[in-house]
Amino acid sequence: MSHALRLFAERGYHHTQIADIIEAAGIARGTFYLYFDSKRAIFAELLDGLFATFENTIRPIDTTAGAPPVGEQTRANVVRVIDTMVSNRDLVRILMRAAVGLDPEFDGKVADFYRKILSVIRGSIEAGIQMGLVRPRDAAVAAMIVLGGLKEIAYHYLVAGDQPPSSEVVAAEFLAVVASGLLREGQSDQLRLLAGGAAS
Amino acid sequence: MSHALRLFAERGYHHTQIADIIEAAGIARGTFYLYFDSKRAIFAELLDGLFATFENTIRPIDTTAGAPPVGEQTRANVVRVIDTMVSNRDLVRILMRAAVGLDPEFDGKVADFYRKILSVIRGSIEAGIQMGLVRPRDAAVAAMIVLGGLKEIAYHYLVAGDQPPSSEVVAAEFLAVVASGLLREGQSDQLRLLAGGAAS
Amino acid sequence: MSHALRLFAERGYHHTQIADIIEAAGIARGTFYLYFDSKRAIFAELLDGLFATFENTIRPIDTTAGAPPVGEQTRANVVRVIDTMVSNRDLVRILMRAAVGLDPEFDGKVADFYRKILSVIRGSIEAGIQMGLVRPRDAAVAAMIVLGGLKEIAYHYLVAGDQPPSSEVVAAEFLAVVASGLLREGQSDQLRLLAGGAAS
Amino acid sequence: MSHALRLFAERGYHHTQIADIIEAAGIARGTFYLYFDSKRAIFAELLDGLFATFENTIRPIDTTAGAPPVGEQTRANVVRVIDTMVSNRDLVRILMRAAVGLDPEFDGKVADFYRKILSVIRGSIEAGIQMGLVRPRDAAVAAMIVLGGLKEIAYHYLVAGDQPPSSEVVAAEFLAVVASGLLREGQSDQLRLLAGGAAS
DNA sequence: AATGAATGAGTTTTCATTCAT
DNA sequence: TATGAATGAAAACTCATTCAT
Repeated sequence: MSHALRLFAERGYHHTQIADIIEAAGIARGTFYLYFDSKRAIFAELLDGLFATFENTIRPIDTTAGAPPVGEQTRANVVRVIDTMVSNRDLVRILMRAAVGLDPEFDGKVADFYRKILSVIRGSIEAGIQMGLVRPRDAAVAAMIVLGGLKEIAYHYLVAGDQPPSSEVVAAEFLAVVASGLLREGQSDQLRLLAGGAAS
Repeated sequence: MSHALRLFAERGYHHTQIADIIEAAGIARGTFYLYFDSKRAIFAELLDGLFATFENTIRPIDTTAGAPPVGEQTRANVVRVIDTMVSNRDLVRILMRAAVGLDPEFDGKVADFYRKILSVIRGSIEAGIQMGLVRPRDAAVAAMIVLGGLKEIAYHYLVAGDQPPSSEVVAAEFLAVVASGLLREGQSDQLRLLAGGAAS
Repeated sequence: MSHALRLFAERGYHHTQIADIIEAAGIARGTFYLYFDSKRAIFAELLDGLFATFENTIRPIDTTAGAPPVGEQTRANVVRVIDTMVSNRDLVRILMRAAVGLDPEFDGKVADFYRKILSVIRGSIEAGIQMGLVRPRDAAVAAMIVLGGLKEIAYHYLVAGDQPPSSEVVAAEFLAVVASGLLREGQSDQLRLLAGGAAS
Repeated sequence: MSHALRLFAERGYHHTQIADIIEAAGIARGTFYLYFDSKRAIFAELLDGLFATFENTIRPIDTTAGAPPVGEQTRANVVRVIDTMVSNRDLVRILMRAAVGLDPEFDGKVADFYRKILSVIRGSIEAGIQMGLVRPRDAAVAAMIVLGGLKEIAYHYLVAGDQPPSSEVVAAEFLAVVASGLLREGQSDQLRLLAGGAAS
């Protein structure tokens, strides 16, 4: 029910009442329970839909011969994800706000979802390492930075309501930072310090 | 009340009842309301404490002459933040789970907190750019990636319960990725593709 | 509807839902209401059927000349009643459990049914008294003991699920106790005490 | 709660709402749930009280030397039971109407209660048989007739609302029928027929 | 300062019944 | 004659908050 999606996104799980949903949908109480077992059930169903939407958006990097260049595929992924989020703000709001901290079951579902996405990103990074494109780093941590960076950007521009620059600019900046890092080339002194001055 | 902190962290806001808190604290209902106006109030108080703890942990990079090297300061910041989070899991859980999606007021408080932190990070990056240490990038987006990456790492290792490697390793990996990026040097072809194949 | 009978007997009135009945009968909701006005209505109809079944089972003692001996008629009545109950457990369960305590109207119907039966029994006893076969006792109370005894036996063996001896044994024991009482002959001392020690 | 007892007795379990109980008791909803877990719970508590009341009313026949005569003890039991019932009509109504056919758990509790009472009566009858006071009959069936007769009398005079004669008269009639039976002495022909004409 | 019994507004869920097709 | 999607009144239960002691 799209009305439920909108309401949950706007008000959160607990502040959305069945009464609100059925009023928005223009149906009767009984009708609601004809299609959904409970408030939890409709939210779970909604959530599963959102998970599926995102999982379809992210495609593992294809490294077989003849596939498009890896950089191209990566960029396409990022653009697709950002497009999906931009055109489905409610979806992002539910995933990042309404579905968080509800109870162990929902938290588990959300955690599983992020784990799945992380494993795709990690897989791509590991492939990149093997191909010699990516520096040999801990792929799990790197994947978390990629995912977390994207989530934080989405949160501020789509949920917290900060003024959003264009999607392309954001995507380009994001990729640039992730690809080349923040440090300017030739700053090996600072690098050493970052890596733990005492140790070196 | 430390009992409240623990309970909110364990069960979330809505699943923690006043009854649980007073039972854990061994006080009477009335006594609770003697010290706190409401459930919201104690949670807000708790939250403000958490914000303060973290804000003390992050120190703006000091660029005046005679200050420790910038890389050193940055590393110290990251290590301090990670240490604080590791030794206060409940605090992280509340911030990342219990305090999310409660209602506009709490969401606003949390958003303000992150904005504050973001502005510190952004300020440091901008300083780095001016000093010629950091590549000239959109500092706001870069700051989000830094913050988001850290949050995601905290979420998986401290909230979702994935098995955490040692803090030092995580800190080192985090800094390395953020500093130098993922892409190996000399991969300018891929870089161009990442920046938007069509455009080039 | 035989399915309704079974369900009401198994689960009671309130725990049997229209949904259960139509599912068991393999018909649609609307079809049910085509044949029965309401849940009450089908239950009332069922109940009337049960009353009729039992009323046909009990035949007033025929005292006209040429009729079978009174003892024979009485025994036949008891055997018929027990046989009917044994071969229609659902019917007994509804009468003794599902139809009890529903509301004033149903309670009234059930009470009327038992009053009718009582009046037949009482009539037989009064006839027996007039014929000199039966001791001159309060026929109303005596009839209640006969009916109540039979009901209690039915309750334990057919409703509560206690292990039942054979029908014949039960019938014989029942008739023996009702006919000759519990006290052995010649125990006039105890009889006097039973009748009220103070008075003698 | 005496108000609950009255209401359950008057209207039955399902027609008594929590709203009725709290209104009658002059308390708030929350107060009710402070003392009782649920509607079931208060009814179960009430029921257990009623069971205890009756169990205290019936005393097993004492057959040790020096005890009052058995007939006297029996009569005292019957009088006590009838007195209890007469002075607590609500109690009888709940036991015989409101608590019947609610669900398997309550039905089981009621059945257990009656089984307990039956076993006391059966024990007394068996003792009487051994002492030579009572005819050697199936004590279980005899006990059911005693209990059932009493229940039916109670039902008609206290629940169904038929005009009640005095307690003493009812008690005397009841004991007389149970003690000496209905058949007049010397009606051995009829007795034979009752026992099964075909067989003899 | 501390207590805890009492409160009642607020919400979910159930299920007999209807009626357009 | 049959269907089954839609209805909405009704009722149990929760829990943050109050206030007299």
